Amino acid sequence: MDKPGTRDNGHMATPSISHRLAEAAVALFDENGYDETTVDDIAARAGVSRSTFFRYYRSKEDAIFPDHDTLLAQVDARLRASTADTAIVAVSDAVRIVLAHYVADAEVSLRRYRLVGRVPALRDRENASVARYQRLFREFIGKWLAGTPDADLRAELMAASVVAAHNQVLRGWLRAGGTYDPSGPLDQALGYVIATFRHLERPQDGRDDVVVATFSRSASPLAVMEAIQGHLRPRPTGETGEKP
Amino acid sequence: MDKPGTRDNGHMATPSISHRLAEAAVALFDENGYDETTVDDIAARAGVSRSTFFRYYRSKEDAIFPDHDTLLAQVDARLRASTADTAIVAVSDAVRIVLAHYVADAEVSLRRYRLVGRVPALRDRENASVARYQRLFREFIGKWLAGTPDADLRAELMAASVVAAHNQVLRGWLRAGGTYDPSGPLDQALGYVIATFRHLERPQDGRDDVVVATFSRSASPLAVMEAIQGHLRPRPTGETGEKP
DNA sequence: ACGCAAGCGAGACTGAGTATCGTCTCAGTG
DNA sequence: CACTGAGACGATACTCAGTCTCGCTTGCGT
Repeated sequence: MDKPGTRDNGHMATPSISHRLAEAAVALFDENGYDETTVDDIAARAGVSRSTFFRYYRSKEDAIFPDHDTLLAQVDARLRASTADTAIVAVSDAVRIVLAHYVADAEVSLRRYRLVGRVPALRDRENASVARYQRLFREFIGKWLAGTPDADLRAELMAASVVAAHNQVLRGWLRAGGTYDPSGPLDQALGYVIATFRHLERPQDGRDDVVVATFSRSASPLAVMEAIQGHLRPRPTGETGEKP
Repeated sequence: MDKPGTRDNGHMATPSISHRLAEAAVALFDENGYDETTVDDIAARAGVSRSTFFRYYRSKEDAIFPDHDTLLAQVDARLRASTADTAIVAVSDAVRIVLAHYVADAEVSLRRYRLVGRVPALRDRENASVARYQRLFREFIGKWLAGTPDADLRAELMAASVVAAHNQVLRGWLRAGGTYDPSGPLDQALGYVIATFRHLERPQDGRDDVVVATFSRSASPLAVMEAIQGHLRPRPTGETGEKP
């Protein structure tokens, strides 16, 4: 079931075959273009046979989107490992997992980004992946909201928004060449999404306000808490109007 | 540039070749499955040669998603034919155009829905189409919001939400066997979306302020959530109720 | 030393998609 | 009527992705 190359021995002196194949694929795609590169070419440059290529990757496109199933499984696991109380946290964490994965391999992510931008077939492939993530989120949120009014519609909207927020942050980061840490913007974007839907949750409650918080990673927890408390109105009378 | 079969002579006594091909394709897909049906089979049943099939459809999948480019062009046209004042109307109209197109051909839509549900390759294809619609909406909304704060992020979120709303309504209608008029539910769903984002449009006019904060990853999610919940409504009745 | 299983190469095969060429039909023209 | 040129179709060959089978080697345990 599991392809042998899925597990990577990145520390070996002799790079693993899957590594060599991926390297060869990306290099050839860069040099000659995607359509112009055949699987034979990739295998030849990696020094293996065509058969071996298909032992490690299900398809030619798979050579560019390896660890995708792994990532999807991680997201799924993170979502499952949560109760109703922590649903929002689970979703946020899951999204962070995905973004962190891109950031961890900025080099590869950037090359892939440029490549995907030029090849429609790969764009479609990526969209298909995004849809799978969205489906995961939709099902999770759907279960979470089960029983509430408009559960299906809201689950769909929230899932789409969460994924869209991630994509927006990711694209921005990629366009900038992966030169900064996108976790701040991601938290901000997720806060935006959460705030958006929280307005719908209790639209009539009136004056009870909502605090959605996002912190920079460098901030110490204590400073964070102080900041929050500073922005909260200790007296309902006082209009502190924050708007960070 | 334009494939001959794109324009349909649906009124002819002898059905057009593109019609015969599409009929043959769907019939064979239903009978023998998608992967098991070759283009030769389709062409043979339609009484034409394999060459002719590819003259009318770019690929095997195209035989199931014909008028897709047309629909995309209609959406694009509707969006372009609008000023900033009527942006919301334009978006709503564009979505309605898409849904109406499915409803107009309920028979075909239902068969395709069942087929797509069983064939992953077709699902991916459909997701790719959805992404193209979403891109259209995103670009339109992006221009519309240009200059406002967080324009890109909001455009992305709105586009995703609009498309998600459409898909949710469409899927519900398809699952029900296309037995009712979905324009009501669609309007409702779109209203939901519009209401959602309207809350964000003017965050400052109401006195209910929003504070966005970010958390360090090192902080345990549970602790963070508890902290936030502890800081929320220090005054009111108690009522911690999550689970909206 | 003897299996024995896993990893790999070789090669055949199916089928999608492309390109080229030949044929036929039909419209317009003299 | 004969000629001509364009468009639609069929036939064929070709490339390449993806699948499958078989046979070889290597290494590991007994």
